[in-house]
Amino acid sequence: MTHEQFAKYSFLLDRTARKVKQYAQQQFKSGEFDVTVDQWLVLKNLSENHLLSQTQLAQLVFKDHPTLTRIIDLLCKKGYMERIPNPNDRRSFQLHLTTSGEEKVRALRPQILEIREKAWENLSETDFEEFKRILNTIYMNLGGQETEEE
Amino acid sequence: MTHEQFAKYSFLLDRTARKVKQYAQQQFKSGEFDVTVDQWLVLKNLSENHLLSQTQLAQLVFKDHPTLTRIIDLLCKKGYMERIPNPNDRRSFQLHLTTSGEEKVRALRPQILEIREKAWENLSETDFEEFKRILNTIYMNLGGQETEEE
DNA sequence: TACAAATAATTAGTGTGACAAATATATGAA
DNA sequence: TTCATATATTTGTCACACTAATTATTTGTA
Repeated sequence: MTHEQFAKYSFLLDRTARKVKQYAQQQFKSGEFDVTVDQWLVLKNLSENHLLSQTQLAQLVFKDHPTLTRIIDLLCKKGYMERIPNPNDRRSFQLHLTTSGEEKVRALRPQILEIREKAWENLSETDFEEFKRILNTIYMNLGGQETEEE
Repeated sequence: MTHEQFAKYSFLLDRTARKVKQYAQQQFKSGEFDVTVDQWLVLKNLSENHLLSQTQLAQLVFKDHPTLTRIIDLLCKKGYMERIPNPNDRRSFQLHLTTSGEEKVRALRPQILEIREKAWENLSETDFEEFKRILNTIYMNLGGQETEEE
């Protein structure tokens, strides 16, 4: 195999990642979910982990701080979450979902799982494991931090 | 496997695609390549296909028209390419590299191939084929168009 | 020929991603 | 205690992605 062909992984990876996001976002829109794909990722993680700081949340969702600050701004504006001052550290906040945010997560979770499955038609569970292994290897080759399996 | 775990492919895919782009961009920057990763993709495709219209180029690189318009604006400003009016259709342009653009492609190509290889450490050629197959299957499951193999 | 529909490219608006710098607060060592 | 250093978050800037709307031109058809 030539190096030229080999280097195409980056193109295919980028193209597929964009397609996955684009497909999900279109479904989110036609379903009037009122959140973007990235906003959903934040809501979902908040529903599973309470009173996180922004730094902790940033590590969970692998977004940098400025990006997360802006996503949180939007979610607060929509009323799905709040920043509560941390009584032990005045630099930081404790993040939590509002009732409206909890309801949103409950309502969307099953619909989003269904949207996500579409990508996996014609692929097996073995493919899934292989895919995860390769993605994680690439991620770590480029300096990513190991993440524990669940 | 639960659906929950299953749906994580979208997260891993997005995370890895971003890491790959970020790693490359950092190398581009420290090497003073004077182009972004996406600008390189456009230059590279132009060097391999002459006198494309923007619509044709957009299909090749899988970018939408507004994004491509702006990337081309930047590359023209840098003097690497030009828009030539199409004599047969006054709506469109024929895109081509300048001499400076041709030189840029020649100079960067080998360096970029080297950067791209870093991601593939600890992975085999079989892994590469599997990876390509899975990415393309996902891409097509979500409505992507078949692309011919080279 | 005339005109509706299609096409090529651009513009505008919003969201996200990366990086650098700024602000505010906390911590640790002299 | 004090001051340098570290940490949490925000702000600013540029680039890219997606949608919708706009402009200019071409094409198909009556």
